[in-house]
Amino acid sequence: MIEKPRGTRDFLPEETSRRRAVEKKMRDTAERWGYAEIKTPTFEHLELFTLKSGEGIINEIYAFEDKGGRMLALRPEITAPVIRVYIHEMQNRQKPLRLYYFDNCFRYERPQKGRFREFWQFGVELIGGRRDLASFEMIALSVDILRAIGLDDFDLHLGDIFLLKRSITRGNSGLDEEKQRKIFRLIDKKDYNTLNTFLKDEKINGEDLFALLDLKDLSDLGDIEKIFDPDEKDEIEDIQRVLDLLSTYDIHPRLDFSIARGLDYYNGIVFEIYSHGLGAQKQICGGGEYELIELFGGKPESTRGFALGFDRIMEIVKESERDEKKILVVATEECRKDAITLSKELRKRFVVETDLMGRNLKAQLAYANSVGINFAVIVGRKEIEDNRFTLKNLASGEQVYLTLDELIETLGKD
RNA sequence: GCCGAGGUGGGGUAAUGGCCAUCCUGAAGGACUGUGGAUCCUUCGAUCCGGGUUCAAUUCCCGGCCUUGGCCCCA
Repeated sequence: MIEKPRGTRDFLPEETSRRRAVEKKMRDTAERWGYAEIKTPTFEHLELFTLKSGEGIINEIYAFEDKGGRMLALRPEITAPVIRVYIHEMQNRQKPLRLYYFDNCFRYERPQKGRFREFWQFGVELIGGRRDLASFEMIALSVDILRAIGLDDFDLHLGDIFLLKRSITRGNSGLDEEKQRKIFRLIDKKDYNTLNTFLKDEKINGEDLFALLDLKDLSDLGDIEKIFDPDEKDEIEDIQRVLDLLSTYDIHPRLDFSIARGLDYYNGIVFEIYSHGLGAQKQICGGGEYELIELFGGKPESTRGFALGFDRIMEIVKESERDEKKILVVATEECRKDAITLSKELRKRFVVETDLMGRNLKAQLAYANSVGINFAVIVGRKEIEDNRFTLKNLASGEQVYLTLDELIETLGKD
């Protein structure tokens, strides 16, 4: 027996149906905000991803050489491909550009709860837009999507990488990139003890940084101004405006300047959403403002986006299987052809099955019952002679004797 | 990459160094050739893979694969 590869999953019809239902709600919500779907290739040049995230990530990428000697990679994420497309084909479009995607991604990692080697991301990229308005829209849309699929129990954290960076560069001129990166990593891990020791050893002034990390609530906003006064007035006002706009959607993020999001190209407002009950992998959404376009050689443009971890969301989202009315046309042996003719008619409007097993009437009904068919339409000699059909409601057991038109009308109700 | 737990029919399980590997469920058929869910009967179907120990391994040992909880990482 050949097994499926490590970290991949098969989705049986029931689960696939659940996933589709949730996917559809996400798409509908994004589209209602004016976002249009974009599709990019499943594999790309490896360089696209190393350029964005550094050589170090090759270990966690499904990378391979093709027969022409090209280094390729199964996409580990979709932001970089979207930005690539933007630079090649959409730079001259009118802004803002509202794009969304839903596709599978691949990472060569140790699978665990909520983490697979093939996984799905629903994401959005917003290119252009004034910083405060655009950041508001990103956060509001991500929350709107989660609410649309019935999720309410999550924590939204809002941070600002620009202020975070400034808090350590302001009082420490000439701080090299490597140290800065190490500081960021410790912040992201919330390992403040090690951070404190490191700063002392390196004689780095961490006063502003720790003051910033201490801030938790909206009411602390005034304190930010004290820390940076008056240098970063614009950025602080942006945060204030974003929070104010978010209140129209009844969204009240927690300030959390420990969001470092690891990477250099983030700058400005960032956010993460965490859910409960997912063990170590509790983050279901991450996003913010980033500067990738220049890195890829395009004209600078304000950009931001977010990605939702679809598989993690499916672990916590409540059942939402849609229930379409299903019909089995049940026939006696001599009337099978008539049953098929009737099915052809009914399929114009309904989900209709016919017996393929050569079962007798009783067994056909037993089958219908066990697979959750809602209605049986019985076709036998009597029906053909009368030019009528027997409609049986399998839930109630009620039976009625109807003409074709009446049958369609009855089935079409509710 | 590291630490821990685990792997028996399609799903859920029991047991065992040797005898037809247990039970539930499921599926197919029948009792019942124009009416489902109940009951009874028949049938189908499993010890993850490889090596070792042994007269004999599903059982004990080693390795691999996969799953799972966590660490690292997390674009």
